[in-house]
Amino acid sequence: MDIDRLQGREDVAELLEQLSVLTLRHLTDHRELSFTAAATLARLDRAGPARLTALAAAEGVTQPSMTQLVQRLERQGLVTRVSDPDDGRVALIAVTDEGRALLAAHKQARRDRLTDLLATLSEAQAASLIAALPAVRQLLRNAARSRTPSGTTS
Amino acid sequence: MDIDRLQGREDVAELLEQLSVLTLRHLTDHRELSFTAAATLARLDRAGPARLTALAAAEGVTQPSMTQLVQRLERQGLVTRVSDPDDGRVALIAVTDEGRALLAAHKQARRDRLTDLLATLSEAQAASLIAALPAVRQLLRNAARSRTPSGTTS
DNA sequence: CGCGACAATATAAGGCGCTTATATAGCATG
DNA sequence: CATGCTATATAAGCGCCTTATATTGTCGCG
Repeated sequence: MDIDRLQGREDVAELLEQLSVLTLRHLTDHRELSFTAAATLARLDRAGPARLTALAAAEGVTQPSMTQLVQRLERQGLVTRVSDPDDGRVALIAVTDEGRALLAAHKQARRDRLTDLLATLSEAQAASLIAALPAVRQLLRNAARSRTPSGTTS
Repeated sequence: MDIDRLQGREDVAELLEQLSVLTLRHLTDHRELSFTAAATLARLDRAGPARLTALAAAEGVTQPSMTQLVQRLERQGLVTRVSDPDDGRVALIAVTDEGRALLAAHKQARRDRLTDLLATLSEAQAASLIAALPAVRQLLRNAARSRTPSGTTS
């Protein structure tokens, strides 16, 4: 324990990448939903409809990329575009029921595989992971805040 | 704290994906090195030269994908191909000094950004993250083992 | 020694996902 | 109502992945 704590901060970045690779490559199904597609749908699901440029900024891609992605998602029936009556330029994107269903299935599949993996850990190790979750949540909040100087409320 | 522990396992998968998105999208520079490229270089760096098909299997991509990737990496001078004198068919891939340097720079950049993020956490939260590292390490080992029924040692 | 079977890698064709640069359409203001 | 700003779309191009197929080297066998 002490050894790990001493060199801990040094290794966090390295482990974080390997963990990300594991999650995205081996824990997630990419045949139906790409990286950005899944993240975008998840965002629409938890934060509600958003305009295209806001989505692009939130996901860290350019506006043309998001335009293309939305076009593909629309073709698949996972999102719909709603014209804003107040402003004819904006395209409000909303997730459809079909999109929500696919997202849920996706999430469930990942959770299942992760459950199998977590079962290989000892009780103490699993507990240490769970104990770290609040810190991870805080980390994600801080990261999101540091990227949005001014709030982009819908 | 208790609330988080109670619903902990339910949220692990969700947090893991958001963490991956954060790491790969906002903590990592993709201009010089792609996802698979970075993972492949890192593997070559820590495990030594490997044959193309073994690399493809380890990174979870098809053999043609790895062929293309190696060709691009070779063009950039990051890896070299060594013909195996014993078996003329195999192409052994090795990371070059230039590749190692780029990998180190990459790792350092990610570590720097992560350090900034970790600084926003309280001591207790950071400690809980560091305390979870051994479990993460074990998780990665178990995941790797579960994907390789028979050891593919070089 | 030459011939088929197999193993390792390469090539071809196609689609997604990303980029920069540029075009279009609606809004707002003088 | 012309100008400029904002929101989105289009164009062109490359990286990265896929499946299907071709090439090349090795090996065993008669």
